[in-house]
Amino acid sequence: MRKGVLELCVLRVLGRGEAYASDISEALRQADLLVVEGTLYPLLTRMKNAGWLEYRWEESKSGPPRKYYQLTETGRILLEALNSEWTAFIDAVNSLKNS
Amino acid sequence: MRKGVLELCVLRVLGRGEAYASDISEALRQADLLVVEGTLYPLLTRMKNAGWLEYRWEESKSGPPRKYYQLTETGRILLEALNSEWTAFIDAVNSLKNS
DNA sequence: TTTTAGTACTATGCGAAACAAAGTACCAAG
DNA sequence: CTTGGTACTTTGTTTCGCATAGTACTAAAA
Repeated sequence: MRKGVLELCVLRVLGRGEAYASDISEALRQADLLVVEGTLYPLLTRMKNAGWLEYRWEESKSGPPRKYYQLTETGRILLEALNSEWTAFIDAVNSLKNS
Repeated sequence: MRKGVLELCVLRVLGRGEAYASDISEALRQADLLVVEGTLYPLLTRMKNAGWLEYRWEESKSGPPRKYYQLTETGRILLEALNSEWTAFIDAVNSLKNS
């Protein structure tokens, strides 16, 4: 229903600043939103291909290099748009609750 | 994400009383939730097969007979459960909004 | 130095949900 | 008896979320 609330979640996390996959996963986990690797990585790739995100490589002292993602200008605009859609969607669903 | 908010919407509509597909569609439309035939009919069938809904046939003066759906006891229990899940889900997504 | 463990990203395939589109069937009005 | 409106059915496509397996890099243990 109303495709991809996950997209909004990722955009919100990246709205705080750049992060790599594990950072994002951890942020979602702390919000009680469990997202597994098989979901998150393809999503990030889709969002990057759509032009909402971009990334830079950064070497890590404890493993392979990481892709640090950040919002593009398009991504920031989309975030605002999805914030509005999300609010409207909540209102719509909640309007069905009573009576 | 969190499969099927639409299910919750249909359960909420039927929580008001029995209705057939066009009634449900109209109720959702009035809540600004557009749902097309190709989505609603299969959904109602799935929910009936899952034991959440049941229906009775009723003749119509202006067309073919209608399937009037109503919640089963299982459906009522599910409605309460999904209401809770929905609230928790909103809280989770909204907790990502600031900072 | 070779193996093992941990981390990060990639690739492939599946099932289900939402939707589109076409089809079947019933009824009433012209 | 044809036309148009209503109600439900069927089939197929796309995409999302997920599972699974695989590649690749680093650091520490044997």
